[in-house]
Amino acid sequence: MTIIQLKYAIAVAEYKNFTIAADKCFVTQPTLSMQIQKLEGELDITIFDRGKKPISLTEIGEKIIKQSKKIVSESEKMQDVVDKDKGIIGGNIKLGIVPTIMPTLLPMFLRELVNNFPLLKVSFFELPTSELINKLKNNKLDLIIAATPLEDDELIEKPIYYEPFMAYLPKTNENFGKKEIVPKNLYSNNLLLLKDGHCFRNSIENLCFDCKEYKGKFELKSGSFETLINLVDAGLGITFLPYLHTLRLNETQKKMLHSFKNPKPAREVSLVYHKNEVKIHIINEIKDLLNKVTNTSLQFSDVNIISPIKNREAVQFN
Amino acid sequence: MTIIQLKYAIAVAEYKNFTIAADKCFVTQPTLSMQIQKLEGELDITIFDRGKKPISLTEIGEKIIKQSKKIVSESEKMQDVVDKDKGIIGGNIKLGIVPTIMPTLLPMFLRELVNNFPLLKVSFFELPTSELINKLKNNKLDLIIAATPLEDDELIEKPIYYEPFMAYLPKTNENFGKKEIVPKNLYSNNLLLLKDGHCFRNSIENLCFDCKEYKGKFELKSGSFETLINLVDAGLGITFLPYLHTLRLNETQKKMLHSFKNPKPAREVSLVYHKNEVKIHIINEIKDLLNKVTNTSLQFSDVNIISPIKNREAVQFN
DNA sequence: TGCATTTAATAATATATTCCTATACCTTAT
DNA sequence: ATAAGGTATAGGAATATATTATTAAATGCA
Repeated sequence: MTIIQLKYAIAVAEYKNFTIAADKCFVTQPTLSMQIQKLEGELDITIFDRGKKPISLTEIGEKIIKQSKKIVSESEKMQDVVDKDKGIIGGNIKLGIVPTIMPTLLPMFLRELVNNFPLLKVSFFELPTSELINKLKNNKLDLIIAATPLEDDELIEKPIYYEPFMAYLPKTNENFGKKEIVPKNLYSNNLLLLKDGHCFRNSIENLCFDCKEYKGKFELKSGSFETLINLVDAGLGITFLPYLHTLRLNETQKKMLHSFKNPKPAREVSLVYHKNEVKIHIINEIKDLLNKVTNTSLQFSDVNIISPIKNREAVQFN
Repeated sequence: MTIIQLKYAIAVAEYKNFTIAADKCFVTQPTLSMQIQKLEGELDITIFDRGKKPISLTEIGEKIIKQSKKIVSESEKMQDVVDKDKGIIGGNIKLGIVPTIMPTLLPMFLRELVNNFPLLKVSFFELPTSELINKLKNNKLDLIIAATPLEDDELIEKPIYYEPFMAYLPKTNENFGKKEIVPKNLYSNNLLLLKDGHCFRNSIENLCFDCKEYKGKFELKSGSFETLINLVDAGLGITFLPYLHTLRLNETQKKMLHSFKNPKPAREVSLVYHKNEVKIHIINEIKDLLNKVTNTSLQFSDVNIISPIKNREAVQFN
């Protein structure tokens, strides 16, 4: 049994196809066939059902692949051990960020990231939470930034800040100009949300979870806050914005912002990585940098954390 | 980087000698030299200081070996995954037992072990706790049975029974015939103990930890309870015996046994294995078998667990 | 059913790696 | 200095791995 054989098997398990897997491993298909046969022979089991197409994993095959992933991820950590010892923060890091966090957070730390770690190459991926989690588990991403908690025991979450929700109301709204708004005040309004799939939409739905009045009044409209703001400006309803997105509104628009009464509804934004802890020393460096950046601008306590997962209750946090 | 290279490096780290390590790996010394050089080259570090003799690990080398052990133990678990799936309880298991537990416990479960798992080959090693722990950590043993707690966070302990201490007193003793003895009653006596290194001696010392009166009265004498009993019979002092050792005394000797008042001082006897959980499914089978065997004969509660480690306090257990 | 297409297994061959034997080189101790 | 103990290096044999070319099996559509 060799580490390479295990990598081959993992690739075949992922693509359910020897030819494609071989390509991804930069070898030819017969190489994979042979090595996987050797592995199966040595363990005296069959990992793949080749009888029908596409190929499927046998019951024991599932377990073998699971253990293979453990071995491979431990073996990949060897380089981390070396890099950490050398003090090198380098190599490639694939960082996924959800669309509602990317545009506001990235400008806050990108320059500092590049300056602090000149040897580090970071690739950014803007994707919805579900896809981020998937890629993180399949080792296609090293690290993600998303609204939490995600309730996934394969993943580790390190909160970096709490971002309150703000209500964006047109002048015609009955609550316009009020301070200390609570969500209930807004029940009778037409709530404009991002389209399905966005975690921020889930959060808002959870915030209004108990209010029957809202049911049926949601209008799914847009993939961007930009559009929602324009719709509100046109008097077609109200919307909620995450705090950071409100900082670049113009003066007129800022007058339409209304903050909630404490405990303010908020989302928890975290750095999330796989519990296999591959590249953990780099992840920790990025975490420290993010904490430094956000601590100076995002000091909120007494918030009500709204889950980004469908149909979850809020959790108080001080 | 291959698993074999890592095994070679682990062997050299263990024996601090390429030639010996090569022997243990069933290859020649140049093979080890070459493969370890390749490993060092690939990681671009040096693992071993070859400048002076005996060879020593570099600082980074220590970390590399630690990670190597993780990778190798994960890779060894692959066979466990297969065996477990096949329902095979087979192969070789190296089981270490401390001298004061071996003679009484082994007869209680050996027959059942052999009958239940005909494919399993068990090798038994009778050694003091410190050596057992060492061998367990170096993968020379799969499993040990010892008095616990051991307070070692690399190890997992699964208690299998609690064995009370009995006082063995000569007829001439002032407490002879009394029921409900407490340790303090025996302070003025000459206490006969197993020689240093036995965990049972440590336990007894911990039991009498707070009694200054005992200080200086310990006489280290023997490697076996047999001798201690004979010395007591000859009127040279008193001794303590673990409950199971009292079962085979003759009728005359049994009259000299005195049990302690509740909570009885007792030792906790556990199955202990490495937290890497190699061969865990076999370990679990043995654990179940041991629990079955001991549950019918060792039902004690309200005991005071005396630590087998020097200078530790007792812990109440109900 | 039959034929084209896709995809895995096999065979033959080339390449690369690993390991061994023999030997040179280095360190330590006397 | 020199012998003893132990590691590194060189060259060649044995293994293992990968490639190309080909065969065999399964799928899907006419």
